Amino acid sequence: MRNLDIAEVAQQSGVPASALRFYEEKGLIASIGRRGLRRVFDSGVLERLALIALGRAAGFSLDEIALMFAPERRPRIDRQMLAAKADELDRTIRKLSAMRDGLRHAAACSAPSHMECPTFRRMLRAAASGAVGARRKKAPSRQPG
Amino acid sequence: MRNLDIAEVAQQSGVPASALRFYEEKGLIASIGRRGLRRVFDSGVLERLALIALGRAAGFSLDEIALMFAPERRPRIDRQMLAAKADELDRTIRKLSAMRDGLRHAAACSAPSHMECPTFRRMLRAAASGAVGARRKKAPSRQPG
DNA sequence: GTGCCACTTCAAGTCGACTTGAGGTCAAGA
DNA sequence: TCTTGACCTCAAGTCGACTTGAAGTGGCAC
Repeated sequence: MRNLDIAEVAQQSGVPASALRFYEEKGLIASIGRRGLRRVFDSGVLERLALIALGRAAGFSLDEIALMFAPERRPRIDRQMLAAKADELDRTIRKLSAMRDGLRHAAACSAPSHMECPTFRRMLRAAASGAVGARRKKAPSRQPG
Repeated sequence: MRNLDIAEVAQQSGVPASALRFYEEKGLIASIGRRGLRRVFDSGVLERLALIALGRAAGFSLDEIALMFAPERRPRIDRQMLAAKADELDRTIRKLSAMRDGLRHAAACSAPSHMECPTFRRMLRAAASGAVGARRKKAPSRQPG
């Protein structure tokens, strides 16, 4: 494992230095020391950042991700939480699949407005059953680079 | 189609009146008039709200959803946009599926910390390939009701 | 030894999607 | 007629995840 300063981590991960500092403050990553003022990281931080990005893409908050990194406390609750999250993801995936199919159809069909296409609306209606009051978590919205 | 006042719409859709006003302001829904001060909606608004909720769950912003409701302008770009969105959803779905599988495994496996389970990490690594600098849109986070 | 400047800290700002609060209005019941 | 209270408007606040700006610091090239 090489040591990397914050600029190298930022460059190799695509995560801005400001975000790296923020993650450190939140306890999601840890620097292994300083070189003068500058944070120095173990290169293992890159994998951790990839995992964080993935978790965020899956809709977890930073606090939830921090919990997953935490070394085995609350054993039962933790596992239940994980299973519950998996179930939630399953429901999300089903909705997203329906939405994707609806979009594909809308892109190909010729109704004057997409919402006027009966096929599109039927698909959405199916997907939306019970979804009106739905709650979901956020995923990041960042430009690459 | 019955007419509903804002309180009835809120109650039947699960969307708070404040959010309904906000959506109207944004042009996502429209009231068909007033009864005194009170907004009156056509009951068709309920389907529209379901569609909006679904779009949000799929990661679209309110502005993007408004575009989808818009009556057929920019014909080609619009359809390209839809197809692009569908592709983006596909990528998202793949990531989410990997994440879900990873979580299911982690919930069942006995590594001291989930991030130390090799299976979990392999799954995540596969899913994360090229995902570090990824960008995604937000979905709502609301309690039902 | 002295400048440079990428880094540092800390506070404040931003963005989307709403919510909340203050102060106002009006249809309906007593 | 008067009161009630759910609705109204408009401005400001909230939340998560960062970003931005101002002011400071210190390793390294010269």
